[in-house]
Amino acid sequence: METQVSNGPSGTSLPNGPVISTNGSTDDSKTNLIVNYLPQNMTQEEFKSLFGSIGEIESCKLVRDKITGQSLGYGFVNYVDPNDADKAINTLNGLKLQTKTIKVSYARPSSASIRDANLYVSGLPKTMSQKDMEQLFSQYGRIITSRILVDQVTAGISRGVGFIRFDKRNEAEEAIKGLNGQKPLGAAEPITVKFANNPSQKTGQALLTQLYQTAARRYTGPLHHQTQRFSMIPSLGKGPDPNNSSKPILDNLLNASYGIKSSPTLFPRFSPITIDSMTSLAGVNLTGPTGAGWCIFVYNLSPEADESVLWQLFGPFGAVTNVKVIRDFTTNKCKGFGFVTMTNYDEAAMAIASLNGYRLGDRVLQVSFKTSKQHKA
DNA sequence: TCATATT
Repeated sequence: METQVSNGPSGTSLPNGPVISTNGSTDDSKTNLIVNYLPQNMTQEEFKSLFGSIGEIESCKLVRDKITGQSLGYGFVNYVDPNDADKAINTLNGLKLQTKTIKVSYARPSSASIRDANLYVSGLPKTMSQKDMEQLFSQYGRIITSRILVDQVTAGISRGVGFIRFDKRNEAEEAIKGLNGQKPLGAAEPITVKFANNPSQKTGQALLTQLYQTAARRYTGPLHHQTQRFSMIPSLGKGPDPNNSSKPILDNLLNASYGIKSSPTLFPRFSPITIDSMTSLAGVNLTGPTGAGWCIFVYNLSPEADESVLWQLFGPFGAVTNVKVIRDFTTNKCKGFGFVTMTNYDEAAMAIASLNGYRLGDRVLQVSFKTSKQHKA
């Protein structure tokens, strides 16, 4: 990272404290993370809960549109300890939350020169891959991220348009000068390269559409998402990543934590009967939504289990507001169970139906709504 | 003619 440069060569490291540079600014290059591709409906509290499960947070912020208040889908987390920042990248990068796969990486030092460095490219040959496009643009500077949009129905055919984000705005400017109107070698048509629209300057129509979709998700539940949601399950930890970059999730975690690979074949298949029986069963002694949501009891976790495991397991099913692993006070090992709070009933029911009986490492999980112990007279 | 990456 070039972060040392901006803070000068003579930063001073204080014992157990932040690195203070000679100009008085703190060097947070080892503690400050940027988190991208967050679900639209994730709140600041959920964001903090997720990243707070790793270690003590100095500060964190979910970035929202100044006008509409809508989440812009990214945020920042600054840890107290650089080791926790590293741990957050290793355990949470690539985490699947609802339809997204989040990305966790070190934040570059904030500066005007890295803003508005995002390009929109159209007229690309349909055969051009993301790698091809990066190769074409990389001569103009360091590429932070790139994407080629693909057709939804024909699953994966390039639409011939994409995005390239450079590290610096001037690099993007040079790329426009050098590539706009040019034919990539062998291409029949020239490409168009221009600055991409800013997320804030969305049309009123697009905003309304987005608001409607958000509301529809919240109130009608995930019924028409079932296929999509369930198709994710066997791919927990593998399968193509719709968002880019990131690596396998659950299998990675399992390999790292337990040295065991989960068996997708043991995963219970979707069955309306399972859902119905589970739901009616749950209805008998259900406590109902306690406070912020529906509390789920997860049993047969390993002694090594931590909060990130619960995020991994439940995140893909919907809005998770909180997770907790119950530990022995003296050994700090998991006592074999934990709790997950989910906002929406049907998403919680879906998670339970799917994860009850799921083999995590060498254990079979028992997952259910938390029952009331008080009224068992 | 566009998914979201700099507080």
